[in-house]
Order: sequence, then structure tokens, then C-alpha cells
Amino acid sequence: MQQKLNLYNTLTRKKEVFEPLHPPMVGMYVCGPTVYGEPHLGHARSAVTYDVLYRFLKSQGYKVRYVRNVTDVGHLENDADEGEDKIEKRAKLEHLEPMEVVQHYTNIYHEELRKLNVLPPDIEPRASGHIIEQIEMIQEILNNGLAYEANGSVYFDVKAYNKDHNYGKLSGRNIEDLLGNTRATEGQEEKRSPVDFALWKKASPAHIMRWPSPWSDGFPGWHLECSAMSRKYLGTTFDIHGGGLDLMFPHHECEIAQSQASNSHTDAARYWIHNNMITVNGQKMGKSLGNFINLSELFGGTHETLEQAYTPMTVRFFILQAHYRSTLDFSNEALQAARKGYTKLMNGLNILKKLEYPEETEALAPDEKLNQELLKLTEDCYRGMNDDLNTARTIASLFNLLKKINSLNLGQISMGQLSRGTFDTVRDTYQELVTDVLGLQEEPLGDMEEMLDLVLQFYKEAKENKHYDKVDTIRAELKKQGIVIKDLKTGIDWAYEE
RNA sequence: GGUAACGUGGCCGAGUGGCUAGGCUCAGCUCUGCAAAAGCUGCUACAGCGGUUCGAAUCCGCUCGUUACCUCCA
Repeated sequence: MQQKLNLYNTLTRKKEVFEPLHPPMVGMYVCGPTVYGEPHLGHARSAVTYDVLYRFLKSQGYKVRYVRNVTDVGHLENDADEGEDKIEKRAKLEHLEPMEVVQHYTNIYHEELRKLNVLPPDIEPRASGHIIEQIEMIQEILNNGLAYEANGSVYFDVKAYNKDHNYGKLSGRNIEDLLGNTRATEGQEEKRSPVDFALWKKASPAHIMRWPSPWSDGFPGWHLECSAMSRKYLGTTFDIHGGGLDLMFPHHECEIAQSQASNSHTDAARYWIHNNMITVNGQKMGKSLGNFINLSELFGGTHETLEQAYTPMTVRFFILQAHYRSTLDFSNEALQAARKGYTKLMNGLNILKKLEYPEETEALAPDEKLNQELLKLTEDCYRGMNDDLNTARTIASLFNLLKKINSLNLGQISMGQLSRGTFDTVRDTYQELVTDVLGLQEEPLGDMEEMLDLVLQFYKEAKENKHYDKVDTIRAELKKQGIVIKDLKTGIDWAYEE
């Protein structure tokens, strides 16, 4: 495949050819969730987006180290002021240890992502497990004169930093605008400037989650964990940093500032990737709007805006049918359409399993034009992926390919019109992209017990009609599945074979 | 208020100077015991107004509308 992957880099605001720093190794860091609540559609979009990037890079032969963190400390209700820690607030509410909250929601997050066929990252570090690394980084920034201590807390000195660096280079802001727009917030007396952000916060006496540091018993600022952990596992400069568009400012901006101000002196990542938001009725799903749709509600059909339950693969397909940098509007109609599209793609997968190129028929009536057309379609599939992970285009091309596969299956196109090479390319492309790269897999069929009842019904009829050959066949086939039929006086039943 | 982005056919959603995106829906045809699936055909759109150009949905300007970030959020 001589096509090259292009990625849109927020840092440069344009699509760039992806060239890893140390091929074939690729280092990739993605901002994971703060585990204080149920995972929702937005988490799914982010996870699926970077899962596809991860899968695609691997399919292209890269050796990827994928790090996705779990934020379990330091994420305050309000940034860098006197807000409560999200985790701790939840813990108090539910009368739990903060780490119980963390574990609980981390487990659910993992479970839901597994349903969505999202591969686990290679390393999943937690902020609370990297306090030492974070303290070290703060010390570096202090030593470099770009942070200051105030009453046991340490703040990043944005104005000082901005003298030699560009604070706002990622999100396209400038410090004057920021200063002009910062609203007066209470409890910020310690900060020299409203734009400064916390690297370390001194804990109030009531605060449970606290660690010793040179400055105070306290906890690290939210932005710091990502800088410290990405550096620890991927180095001072790595290839890809991903996350939601809403994290661009201030979170990612601060990450870059911290990395530059520390002894790393880098932007941390070379390609900064941002996925767009999910909207509901044209409005962003947001905490303050209270219009979140949790994944459990989606899979269970329990949310009030849902007309029905949607399976994880329907949701995955729905996400992939849009480009990751576009907002994706949620609606029942769109999900239902996604369901059908998904099943269509799966039917194609099943057809391909059964289709074989006949051994002896080596292109009886080769149709050069058709072969060319099919090969072009397979290239289109990859062209979509390479063009900034445009899964929407890839899926469109896969549907075009699927039409031909269906025609082949129905004999509207004969196998002899294709060369073996064309057929293999078509099959391999379809299978690889659908299952390995897009990560779409078959979902279990309906109720197995109901199907079994149907078989038992046929068994009963066969027996009544004394079609003993059929009776024997049914028994034998079911036995292969580990099921035995029991002819009881009271009726017919089944049991697991012991 | 500051800064961005977007406005595509009944719905969703790609594209981006000239060539059919695709999915869903709807109508018709082929196939078919009936149906379904599949294939084929049709519904041929790019907010409005100007401009650049041989040619614009695609570039530029203005107008209208929507949204996002600037505060917690993936």
C-alpha cells in the first residue's frame, strides 16, 4: 500500500503526512475519562475514534504503544480554584472510599468499551499512581522559573511562560484575550493572574485524597497527570496525542505549556488530534445541559429520548459513519438507519466466508474492466482511511464493494470474470477493514432458547409422523452442540449433555 | 463580548474548482408459491445574495441561521 496516512494536526491546523519519529514504533497518548460517573456516548466516540486509529496503524505494520489514562484525582469541579474534587464529591455522596468510586466506574468503563469492541490500551496509567512523577515535573517547572508557590500550592506562571513561549498556540488564543475574558472567580487570591493554573493544590483539612509533597500535603492539578504520564511511558516527544475537542482548551494547552516549561522543552506530541462532540437535537451533550445519554441506557433502551435499545455494534457503526472531526447528531432515526447499514455489512462478511474461488476455473472469461473496477474500489476503501481517518468514506466504498460481492454471490457476476488475484484482494480488503480496522463484529443472534424450541417442535412433528431418519438427524446434530433431547411422558424437553 | 466552526436532497452523512459519495426512507422493476434478501432504476441537493473563473456546492465578500470554545465535560 503506497498510500500514506494523512492526519489533521490541530497544532498546525492542517492535514499532514504522518511520519513517526522512530518507525516502525508509534507512541500514542489519549486522554481517558475522569472516572466519577457512568460512561456516555461522548466517551464512546472518543474511545472508538482512537481505537480505529490504533487498529489502523497496527494494520499498516506499525508497532504502536497506546497509552490511555484514567483520571482518578485532581480533576476539580471548577478549574484551578476552590472547587471540589469530582471523585471525592461522588464518594461523599455515596459514602464510599474515593478509590471505590474510581474502581467502580473504571470497571463499568472497561465493560462498556469491551462491548463496543474497543481494544484495551497497552498501558492505562492512573493519576494517583504517578504522584512522584508529577511532583518531579513541578519541581522542574519551579526550577525553570515558570511556576511559583503560594501558601502550599504551586501555580503555573502563564505570563512568565508566555514571554518566551506561545501560550495558546494549540487552541488559537492569545493571552490578552484570555485576560480580558476571565471572569472574577472567588478564592483565587493565591494566583498572580487569573490565567495561571494549579500544578499542586494544598489540601484543605477535610480533603481525603492527599499526598505529601515539598510544598504541602495536597494533590496534583488536573493537567499535570497527562504531561507526567505521557512523558514517563512515551518519552519527552512522542507521535500522537488524542482527546476530545472540549479538552483542547485549557487541558491540552496546559499540557503543552507544562511540557515546554519542564526539562522536556517540547510540545510533548507532534500530532495533536481532536475528535468532535456528540450532539442531541443539535445541541452538545454536556454536563450542565443534563442531556447525557449513558451507554447503559443506550444498550438497554432506557433513556427517555430513546425509542428502543441499540446494540453496541449499531452504536459503533453510527459513530464510524461520520468523520471524527464533525459533530455527530444523535437521533433515533439515525441509529435505526445505522442498524440496517451495519447488518448489511455483516451479511457481506458472511457471504465472503462462504464464497470461494473455484480451484480449476482460472478466469474463464476475464473481464478486464470489471477487475479494474473492483481493484479501484478496494483502493478507495484505503484512500478513505488514509485521508485523515475518513471512516465515512471508507464505509461508503465498502458498500460499493459489497454490491459487487452480492452480485458475485447471486451469480450476476460470475467468478470466472475475475482473476484469482482480484477476488483475493476484494475479500481480504473487505474482511480486514470491516473486522480488524473498523472493529465491527457480528453480534449474537436472537434468543437461542427460542430457536431450540423451534427445533424441538420439528422433532416432535417428525416423531409423530414416524420420520425416524429425521428424528435421528435432529438428535445427532443437537448432540454436536452439547444438547440432548429428553422424551418425557409429559412432553419433550432438552438438557445439557452431561 | 472575544475566538472558531458549520449550514448538502424526506432523514443521517461524505466530498471540495469540471467526473454518480454512501447509508436509511419512499416508488418501480427483476427474482420469487407468498415474502425477505440481493440486483437494477427513479426521487439529481448543496442557506441567500453578490464576486472571481471558460466552469463553483467547492475560492472570496456580505447577509441570514445554527453550533462550539472562552466554566465542568469525551
